[in-house]
Amino acid sequence: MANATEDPLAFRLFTEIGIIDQLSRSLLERNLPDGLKVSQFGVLNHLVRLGGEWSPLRLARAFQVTKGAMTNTLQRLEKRALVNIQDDPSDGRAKLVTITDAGREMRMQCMHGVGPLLAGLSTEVTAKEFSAALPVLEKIRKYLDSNRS
Amino acid sequence: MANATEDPLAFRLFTEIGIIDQLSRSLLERNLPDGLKVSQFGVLNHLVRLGGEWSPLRLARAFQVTKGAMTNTLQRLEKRALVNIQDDPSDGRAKLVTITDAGREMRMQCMHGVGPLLAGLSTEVTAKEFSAALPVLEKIRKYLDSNRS
DNA sequence: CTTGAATAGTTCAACATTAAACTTTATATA
DNA sequence: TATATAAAGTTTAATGTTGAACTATTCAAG
Repeated sequence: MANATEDPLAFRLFTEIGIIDQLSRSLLERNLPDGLKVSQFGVLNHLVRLGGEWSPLRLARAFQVTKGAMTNTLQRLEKRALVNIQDDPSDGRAKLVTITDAGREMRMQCMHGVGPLLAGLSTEVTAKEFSAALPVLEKIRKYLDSNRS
Repeated sequence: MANATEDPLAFRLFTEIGIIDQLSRSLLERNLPDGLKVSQFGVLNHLVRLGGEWSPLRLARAFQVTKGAMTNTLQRLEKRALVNIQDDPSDGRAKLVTITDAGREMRMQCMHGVGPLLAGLSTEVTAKEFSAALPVLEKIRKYLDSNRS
């Protein structure tokens, strides 16, 4: 939206968030290697950062996405051998997802592609400013998450 | 993502933004009357707030979506008689979009549906906090917008 | 045990968005 | 004026997401 100083603060904030999400996703995606999608990179990054075995459902919840969407993402990652999917030995309904060495390597390449973008941004927006915004966003996210009805 | 305090600030911020965008859109959409989509409500709200005649291209740019997406949204709004689309008399290539009385009425209903959500949020997050986050988000949005490459 | 409800995951149709090709009209340059 | 280039809008195919239906498995209550 253009100029909207007469809108409620919350409304303006959601508008900004919507635009930032759209711009950052498309910018990121264009700098990702080999046609990798943001959703796929997200999963790789998640598995590298937090490590261990994750069920598709846990991943879906972590990314606030439906089970079907996560099935799709994981199938594409598995086709590229970037993740490993096996049956959960302790629960016949569940599966366990782990990242492969190729997945780790791909995630590294992604980070290299993203680096310059973050660097450019950090010359414009200071760490102090990020720190001012983050707690508010976390609060909003938690409120929305608990009111998902 | 779950807990990621070891990530760069910018990264965490984009993660929060992505989740907030997803949660707020689906929450909003479920409280919109008659199956209206967020994109459609956005256009109605925009036309009410800023008034006047808008070309599809200007609207597309205001919402950071492609021309094709805006064509789709406007066609659906026009089918419901919520907007009026006419040829621009001063430019044979262009069109002019205005909101109808039915559109204004529909937007009012949307606002009534959204009101309780915003009210609930404002008991959790103060105006002061919103005001702390907004300028940072605007700065980030402007940076991304100017680096759309 | 047996049975009924809940859970994990997949599949499918509907839909919004994107990118690219295309049509039509403006505009600038020669 | 003629021609080439740019711009506004539409259309199309491809894609990712959702929500609902569905299968298979687990868990709990009797």
